[in-house]
Amino acid sequence: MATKTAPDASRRSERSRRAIYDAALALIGEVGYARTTIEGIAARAGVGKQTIYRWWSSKAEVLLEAFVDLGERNMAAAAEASGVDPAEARALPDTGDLAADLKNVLRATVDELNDPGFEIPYRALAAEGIIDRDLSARVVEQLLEPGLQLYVARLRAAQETGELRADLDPRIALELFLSPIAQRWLQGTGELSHAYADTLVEYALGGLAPR
Amino acid sequence: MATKTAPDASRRSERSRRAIYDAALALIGEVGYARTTIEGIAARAGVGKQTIYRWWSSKAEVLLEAFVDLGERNMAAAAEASGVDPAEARALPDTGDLAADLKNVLRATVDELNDPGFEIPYRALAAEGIIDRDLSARVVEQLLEPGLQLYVARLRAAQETGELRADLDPRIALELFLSPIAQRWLQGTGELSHAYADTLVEYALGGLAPR
Amino acid sequence: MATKTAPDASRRSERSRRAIYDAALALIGEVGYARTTIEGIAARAGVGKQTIYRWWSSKAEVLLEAFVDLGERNMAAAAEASGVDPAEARALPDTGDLAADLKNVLRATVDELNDPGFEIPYRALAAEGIIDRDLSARVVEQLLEPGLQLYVARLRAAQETGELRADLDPRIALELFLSPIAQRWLQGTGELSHAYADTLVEYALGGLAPR
Amino acid sequence: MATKTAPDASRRSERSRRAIYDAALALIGEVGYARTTIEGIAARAGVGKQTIYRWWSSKAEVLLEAFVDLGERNMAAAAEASGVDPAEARALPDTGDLAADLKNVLRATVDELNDPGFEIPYRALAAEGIIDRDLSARVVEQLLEPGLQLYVARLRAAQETGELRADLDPRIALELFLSPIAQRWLQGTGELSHAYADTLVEYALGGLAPR
DNA sequence: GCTTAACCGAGACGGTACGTCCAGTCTTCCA
DNA sequence: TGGAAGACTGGACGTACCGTCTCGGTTAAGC
Repeated sequence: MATKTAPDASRRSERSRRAIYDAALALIGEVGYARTTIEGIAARAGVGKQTIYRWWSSKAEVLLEAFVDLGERNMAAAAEASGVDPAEARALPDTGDLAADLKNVLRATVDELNDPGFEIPYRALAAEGIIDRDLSARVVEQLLEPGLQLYVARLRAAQETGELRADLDPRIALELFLSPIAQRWLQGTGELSHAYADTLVEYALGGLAPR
Repeated sequence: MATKTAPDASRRSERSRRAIYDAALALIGEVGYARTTIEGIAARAGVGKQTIYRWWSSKAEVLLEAFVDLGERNMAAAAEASGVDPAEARALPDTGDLAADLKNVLRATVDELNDPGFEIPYRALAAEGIIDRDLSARVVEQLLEPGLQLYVARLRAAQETGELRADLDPRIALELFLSPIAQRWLQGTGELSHAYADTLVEYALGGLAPR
Repeated sequence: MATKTAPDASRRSERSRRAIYDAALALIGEVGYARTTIEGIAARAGVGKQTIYRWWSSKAEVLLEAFVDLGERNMAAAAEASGVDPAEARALPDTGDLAADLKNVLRATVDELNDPGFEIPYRALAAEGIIDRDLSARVVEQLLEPGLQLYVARLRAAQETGELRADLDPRIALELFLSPIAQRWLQGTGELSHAYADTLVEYALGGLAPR
Repeated sequence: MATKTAPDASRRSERSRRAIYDAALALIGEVGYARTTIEGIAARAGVGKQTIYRWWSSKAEVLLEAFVDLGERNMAAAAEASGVDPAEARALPDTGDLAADLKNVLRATVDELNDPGFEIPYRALAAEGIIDRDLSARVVEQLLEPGLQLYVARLRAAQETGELRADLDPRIALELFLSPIAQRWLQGTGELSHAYADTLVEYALGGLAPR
């Protein structure tokens, strides 16, 4: 039962990998995901098509890895610039005022989602993930989950200080203000503004029923 | 300088339209959206390719219309069976207990989303809509908006009875419990159960902060 | 047992066929048979690859047909120019002197075989035919056989006038002087000159044994 | 400015060479020449591709050498078995009856050409040789010429005994009966039987013209 | 009632990209 | 340093669809 003999990763060309990531992101930005082709990426990267097929199984996988790689490089660069420990740098602020902290972070998220450079590849990934469950799982795990964990940590801290009901499931709680933003961004069902983010935090923390 | 002389809709073949809808939905169910082709739909429907290109501009448009058509027929059938006025049949229940009513409807929504027959084409449409803003707008308008209006109406009623804070924007308020469900379904970030729906209603109505 | 539904020859594009023949012959002349590709022919002819695959099953088939077509056009042109009935124009001369007539024709054959324009595609066809028996049969039938029949006719006439032994099988007899020429041309085992052609005729007619 | 530094033949691996010959002949027999690849030969021989490229410049060269090697081994084995001096063992029989001797040898040749094991690689070589003049020269020189010399010798002997016209060029004379056989085999223009061989000898020796 | 314009099924066409296969080169590690 | 292994660039393969374009045939309006 020979499984096509997997390639030897230790001999992989780093130079080609980089070139493929760069070409993929560039092309997606220029012509969009649907019109970006494996052939085009290979040509732009100065690489044989087989080199792509050898290491990735689909266009979406290339994009995912390129995206993860980009994130890692950005993060490393940011950490270097600020001189702060990367792990800590990512943590959500904790000023003791949960509402203010959440609004701050959500406003930044909204800004990021509205950034065109970020938008095209991320949308493509999201679209592909909706149909390809495997890919979706990897996107969630590698791109989303780390961010969600930061929210969970902040919410738990708030539960300990009594700012938040102690019996809440933080995973579900954070969906009240995060999912609406994701939804609007994905489906374009409404504008994404700072005011909207603020409103969500208020509605979610205060509840919809009168007190 | 004639603009391509639009086809004469009055002479359109109803039989072909039906066959194309049926073929499209069947193929998408059988092989998935990506592997469904215009050519395949035409062959399956016993129709010339040009007949599709004449009336629709993309695969996604065909699917959208097929889907809308399917919904209309289902609804008509349901109305016929129940003997109730269709307009009224769709309205959300109003027992005076908002929480209970919302839970009821959300549970039904969760069940529908978990129905495999519904899932594949709807996912395809959602995925395509993420990239194609025009399509997305039509999906929202034709498939989603009518449902959302029912929620808005119910929430407004609750504001009048004092069950809900009067200063709320109902469009945003309903996102607190609807978006998390949409999100989980689209991205597979968590299970979709009745219990989850109930929890969302409780968190949203009661708020996350302690009273 | 549906056999892929053969294409409808009546709707075939004459313009494409011509362009493909021309491109094929041009490319083979320019870069040789081995480096001529279907893709290259299609590009040069301004034709989709599928149009080639639809009507021919291999590069060799294209070449064969292009070659036959070329022959037919040449012949038609020659007939037109000379104003003679084409059927007659091709017949071998019959001056009553068999040896002289054969030498004349063989010398012309030798000249033709030494013509570079003719050589490359014909060699390619011969080479392919050696391995592909089907192709070989078609080459023999469409390109060689008509010519051989002319020899057979001339030899039969000679048998009737007593210039040739009456008990000979003309098909075998003509091989004595034609095959050596073919052989030398194919395998390059010796020069192809008028003198050589003359010698063959003399040896074959007179026999190798002393009288 | 070193010219690519030719490999040091003295350090060449005999084991690899053998394995490559065996693999090449086996593959050509199994899948035919066109579908035999350098990569396939290397894999089958358990050899690196570079080892083939180092010592041969083309697939045809490998086959030619493998074929020559096979012939040499067969001949050595035959000589060993018969216990006769190899040089003599190959000479054409000379019973004093030229026609009978030639018929004998040609019949054996016909049988050999009809042997399927011999046919496939030899045909491949012939086909390649038609296009590749260099290869053709080597095939003629290494595989054909030795055999032809034996005929030349026999014909010269016949000239001395008066069985053959003294003024003949034996190289051309032998083509009268050998080329038709080669031709029929290569192009499949007719059957290759003992009777055909006999007829050729008779026609060639007696001549086509009546006495 | 007879033309005539349009839709229709069918499918050939010029193209683009697919995913695979090999050529021939280059690099690494082993004996 | 020859050889086994195999990753690399490059390019052709044969296939699948794209969206456009004829080609008869059928069908419904308008004369």
